[in-house]
Amino acid sequence: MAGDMAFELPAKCDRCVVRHKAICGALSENELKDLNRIARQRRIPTGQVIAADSDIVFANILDGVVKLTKTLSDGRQQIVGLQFPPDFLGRIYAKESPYFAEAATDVELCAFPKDGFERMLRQYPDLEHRLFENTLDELDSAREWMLLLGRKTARERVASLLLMIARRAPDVGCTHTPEIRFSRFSLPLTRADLADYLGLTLETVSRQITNLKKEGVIELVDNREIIVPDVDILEDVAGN
Amino acid sequence: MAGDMAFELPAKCDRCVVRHKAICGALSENELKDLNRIARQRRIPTGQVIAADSDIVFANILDGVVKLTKTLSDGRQQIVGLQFPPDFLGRIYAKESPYFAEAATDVELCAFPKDGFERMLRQYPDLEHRLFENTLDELDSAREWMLLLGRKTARERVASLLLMIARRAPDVGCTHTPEIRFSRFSLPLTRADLADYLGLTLETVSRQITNLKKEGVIELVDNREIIVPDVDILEDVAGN
DNA sequence: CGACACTTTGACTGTAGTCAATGTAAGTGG
DNA sequence: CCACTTACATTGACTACAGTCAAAGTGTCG
Repeated sequence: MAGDMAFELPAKCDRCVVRHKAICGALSENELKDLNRIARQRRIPTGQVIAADSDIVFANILDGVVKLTKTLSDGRQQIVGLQFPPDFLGRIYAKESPYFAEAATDVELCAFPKDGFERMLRQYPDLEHRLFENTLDELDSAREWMLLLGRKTARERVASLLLMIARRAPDVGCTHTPEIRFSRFSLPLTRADLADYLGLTLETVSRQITNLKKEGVIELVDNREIIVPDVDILEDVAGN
Repeated sequence: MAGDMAFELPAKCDRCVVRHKAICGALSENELKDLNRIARQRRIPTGQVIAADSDIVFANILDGVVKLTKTLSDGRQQIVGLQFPPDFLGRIYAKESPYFAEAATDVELCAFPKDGFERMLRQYPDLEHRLFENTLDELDSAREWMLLLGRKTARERVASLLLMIARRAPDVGCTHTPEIRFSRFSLPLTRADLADYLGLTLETVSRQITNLKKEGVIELVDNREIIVPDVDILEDVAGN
């Protein structure tokens, strides 16, 4: 369904930007060659659905941001995961994905067919182990977010999200030196997406961003580009 | 720290109630004997902390319910996971647990020391694989709960939780035949715990339970014992 | 320029939170 | 046996935070 709009190219591991950080890092030269044989590079434009319930896609994210969403029957939506390079995308060992994956920005993937990939998983225990560790980290993040959704105020939520993106998004265009407590980055999400991730409405998100700006906690270059003069202060606002 | 208050007995796999459903089901006779050598049965009374940040505990839950909680510095608390038999407890491959595990009821565990257990994981890939599948399911549940915390009303949250317990708690004293749409079970949680799991206050939980009772969606035998005359109706109320 | 997508701002509303009192049941000790 | 305590739950009155509905603002693209 998504195939006709997406470019497909054979994967080139030797030039891959996430070669050592992605799950591929668990493989030897020969094993990698094996994986490479079934890999295809794909470009997905902003807003396009990557994995509907029917066709599961497994892929490394090379560039861009992917949102995982769940929706109630009346349309209320919640983003349940945000994925950045070099994250692995896809619900393995399941008949159908329990959520939608959608490109939040233009996305570049290194995609694998379901069958071939799951076969390789059983063949190379190190690969499965790496993916297991990934999954454990994702579970920790999800539970961290449950605390935010269940207990934090709108103000704290917005601050927490900005902080999270400042930390995770360096690979998608963020400047952040851990010593100097300053950060500048570009939000990969619209206000509506921020709201869907934070369990708020877009109006509330907008108001909170305006407040943080007025107080000098953040500066806005434009709607997407954000400067955090002092990350410590943002951390205070975020709660924890 | 918890040791002095908890009974410890050698594990008896042949009499184990969760022998085939727990992760042990992935092991052969001989492998199981290996695991058995390092296993100790432990009883934990209601309210006692099982794993603080320092001492990680790995265990199968044999009986009772364990809650995983996260807390903000000012005391706001969120339950980020509820575990029933035969769930596996513990954050493997981590220096310290990112959350507290606490006995929501009296709990019986089959516990393993960290080092010995992680060694066995590397030795028996099937064991790790089983645990991996567990973790994937937990991640799905966590994300399901994110949708609840971010988007559902108080009424829908309470209904969803009752439904979840009706489904998951058969091993801790629930009667539920899938054909007949009737269910009776005992809540393993206080109102305060329900609130901490649902991201609400205990007053709001109490009011919603009262409303559901008044409408005949549920009946209360006592504060803990609940009858659902028609699970379909409860499902409607839960949203989705 | 006008159209469109996204964002901000304003006025008002409503759901769930807060604070406080009351209710209920089990357990203790005189 | 009954007062008393303790823990947990319910109910009520009031409040506040975020949601809703509506309008106006901003920037980009054709």
